[in-house]
Amino acid sequence: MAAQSVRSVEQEYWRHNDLPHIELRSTRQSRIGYKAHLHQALSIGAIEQGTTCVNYGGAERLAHAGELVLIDPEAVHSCNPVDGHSRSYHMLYLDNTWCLNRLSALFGQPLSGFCCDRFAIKDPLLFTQYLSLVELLHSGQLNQAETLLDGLTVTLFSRYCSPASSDIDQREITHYIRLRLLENLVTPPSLTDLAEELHLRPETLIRIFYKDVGITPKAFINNVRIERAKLLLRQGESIVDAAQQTGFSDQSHFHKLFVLNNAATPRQYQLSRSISDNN
DNA sequence: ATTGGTCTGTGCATAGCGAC
DNA sequence: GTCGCTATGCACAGACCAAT
Repeated sequence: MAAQSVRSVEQEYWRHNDLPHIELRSTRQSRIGYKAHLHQALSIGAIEQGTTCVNYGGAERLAHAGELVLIDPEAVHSCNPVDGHSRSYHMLYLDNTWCLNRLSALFGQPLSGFCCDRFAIKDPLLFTQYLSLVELLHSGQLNQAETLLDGLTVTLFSRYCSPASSDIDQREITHYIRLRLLENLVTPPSLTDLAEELHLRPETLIRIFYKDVGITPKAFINNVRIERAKLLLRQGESIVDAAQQTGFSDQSHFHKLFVLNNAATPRQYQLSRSISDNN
């Protein structure tokens, strides 16, 4: 089977200034895989055709056509084709703060975090609602889309989500490393610096971080940089500027990492802006 | 302008082992 | 089970260039 290039994949991102808490990605007939990555948003996927293999929560899971998939915010995961076969899917990314506000209202208490109890959901009614939502977004019927999204998330949140501390199970060391890395994306402290600050060996530091987060500190900082760069691209920054402002001194290297994390080029991601924004 | 290939030096990730 | 030490392979950063 011939390798498929990222640029040849039929896919688009949907965004709109009136619904800033939503980003939708629709991908058709793709055999492109992802490396382990995370999103700050809640990810809700819908497999339209084929099967996808998701590495999530330390296990490999299969998601089949007709199923919805829930991935917690900031949870490390990767989605890859099975035996090189293509799959078509939508991914709905919902802003974490927006989700927390909705969940807080639903549970009647202010929440600082939440987690999803289920990974794959086979519910034909919910799946149909999800596809209707995609249709409404693509056709620009935003009011109806928002109403449908409200209903859909109330069902999903009440059935499949639970309140949780945002720092659940995270040791102080991991928390400290995250803060230090996020303090300065452009010139983050080296592993050696962090290890010295914590009076640990660098390997110990990596082990602790990997155990808690699921990726290494280096992979984590690159993920955050890519997420930040996506924000800048959405705001209309050039690819070169987005790369520089997020700490990538080489635009070529930024491009490669972006493709590995998103299965789309920065250009593809940015161009989708014209489809949806401000029109 | 964008995308992506190659090359080199460096830092990181990982595995294996032993000590506690 | 956790941690420290060592060796080793790999990924990355950065530079440069070519193709589109």
